[in-house]
Amino acid sequence: MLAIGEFSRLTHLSVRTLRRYHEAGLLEPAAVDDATGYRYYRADQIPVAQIIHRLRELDVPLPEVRRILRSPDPDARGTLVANHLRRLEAELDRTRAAVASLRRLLQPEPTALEVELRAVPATTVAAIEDDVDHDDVVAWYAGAMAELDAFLGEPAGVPGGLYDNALFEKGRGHVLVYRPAAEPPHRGRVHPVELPAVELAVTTHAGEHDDIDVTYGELGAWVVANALAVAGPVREHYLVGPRDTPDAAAWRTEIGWPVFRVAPH
Amino acid sequence: MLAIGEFSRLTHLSVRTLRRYHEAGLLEPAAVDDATGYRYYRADQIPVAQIIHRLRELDVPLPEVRRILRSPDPDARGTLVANHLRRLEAELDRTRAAVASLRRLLQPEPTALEVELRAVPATTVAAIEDDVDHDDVVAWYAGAMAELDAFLGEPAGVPGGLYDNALFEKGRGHVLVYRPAAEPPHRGRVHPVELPAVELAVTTHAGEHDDIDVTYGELGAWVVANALAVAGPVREHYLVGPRDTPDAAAWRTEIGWPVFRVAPH
DNA sequence: CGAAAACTCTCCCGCAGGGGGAGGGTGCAC
DNA sequence: GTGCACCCTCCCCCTGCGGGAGAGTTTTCG
Repeated sequence: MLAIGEFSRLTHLSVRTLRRYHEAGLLEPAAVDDATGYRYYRADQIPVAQIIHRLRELDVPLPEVRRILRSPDPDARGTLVANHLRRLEAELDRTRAAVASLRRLLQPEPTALEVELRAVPATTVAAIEDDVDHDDVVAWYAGAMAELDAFLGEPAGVPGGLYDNALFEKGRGHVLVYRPAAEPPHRGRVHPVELPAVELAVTTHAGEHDDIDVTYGELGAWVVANALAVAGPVREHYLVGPRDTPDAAAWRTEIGWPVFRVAPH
Repeated sequence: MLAIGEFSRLTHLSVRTLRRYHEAGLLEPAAVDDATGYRYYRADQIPVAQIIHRLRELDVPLPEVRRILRSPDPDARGTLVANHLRRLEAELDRTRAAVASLRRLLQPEPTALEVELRAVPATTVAAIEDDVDHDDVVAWYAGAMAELDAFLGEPAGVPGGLYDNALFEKGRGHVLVYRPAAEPPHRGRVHPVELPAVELAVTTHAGEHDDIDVTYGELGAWVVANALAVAGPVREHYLVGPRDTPDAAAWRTEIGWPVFRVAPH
């Protein structure tokens, strides 16, 4: 039986951290002296400690680590770990996007932003909508658009989306994707929705969506500079996207921010 | 002038976060109403807010963000950002290593560990030593070994290292790298050191060092199972390494843990 | 054998960078 | 002028870890 210090030396985990893992139910010492509270470990707990160490290095939260350790089936473990690795990859994508945005922000192109003020009448469309977490939007969009396409057949007309501001400010919000349709069906999640008439400040974002937030910011600045204020969810129109061409440089996304004129006061 | 909520909508930063950034001196509102405390922003502060947002997505600490924003020269900015990107890459390496270790931990090979108990006499060597942070060890090692090689010429004899336990337990500790030398010189950081005689439990780790901690753990378990206890800094001998062959699979590292026999009590 | 050194215990506070919510004052539109 | 959305400050909570105090235990060594 090993005292905590010795065990710490063998696992490269600090004594403090071992105590925390005990408290969290991740790594129970093989024995605890009732009288003194001293923790004692067995040598065969070393690999367990190392698994925890490695998982923590991958930023797996402690409750998730517990779940992984408690699942005795190696396959189930593998699945949980693989899930987390997928999360890591998603994070890597976010990092890539942040780097792309930064490049554009730190070396701004002096080309003026082209913005069009466009009155859009109320329209009826085939839509799928839901409350979604910000991190899940991309996956949700893919699924929803696939379902829309399945029920509407032959892609025709420009697909679009409405994104509630809460999605960005609070991390969760209402999202709606749509395709124009003369007589929208009502099957599965697909149903007809009447988009209200709005006045949109519209600009076009070119290329991947990595740095689309920068375009959002420029549009926002334009809106304010023109004595307008934003109202309601943003609209995006996917003029050219991955469904049209694999060449990301050719993609075109319209961003439309509903606006109204601010009283000059 | 924009109230904080409007600015929040335009930048996709939460109101709370904007207030924190004000408090931290990252993003001062263009005006603050003395009477009410209301914060007001200008539209041209949107890009600044976005830069902060992106940098935070890259886990740049707030003080570092402040430093980047305060450096008006685009080049200086670029350098600071590039530094952080290098840190991100180092983290990626750590992640890769953790994944490799996990693979081995979760699907353990049943091959028995070969351990040799070896009495090592006191030896005089040419060494470089220092107190080093755990994260800097690899870089420090490269520099130290290069300096050793420069003064000793023709590589001969197996290089090695001593790593204090505190390095792993507290994140910082004493590290010593050495090469055998008949008459060690005393130049630059290089100086003669007499390594004390010890009894080592020795095993050999094959391949990259990604999962070397797993071998450490197995060796530790063996030591305990054989009624021994560890004492003093670990020794590593680089039998075959990157200096010998680029083929990582052929690398061989001896791990030697100083041990002494535990009284049967 | 006894004292000093090394170890271990619990408990409280700190950090980053946020979120949740209470309690109360403002701005604006109808 | 009244209601409602907005804004303010302040406090506590979260995660995962470190520092340190103060007290009790074990080990070691003379």
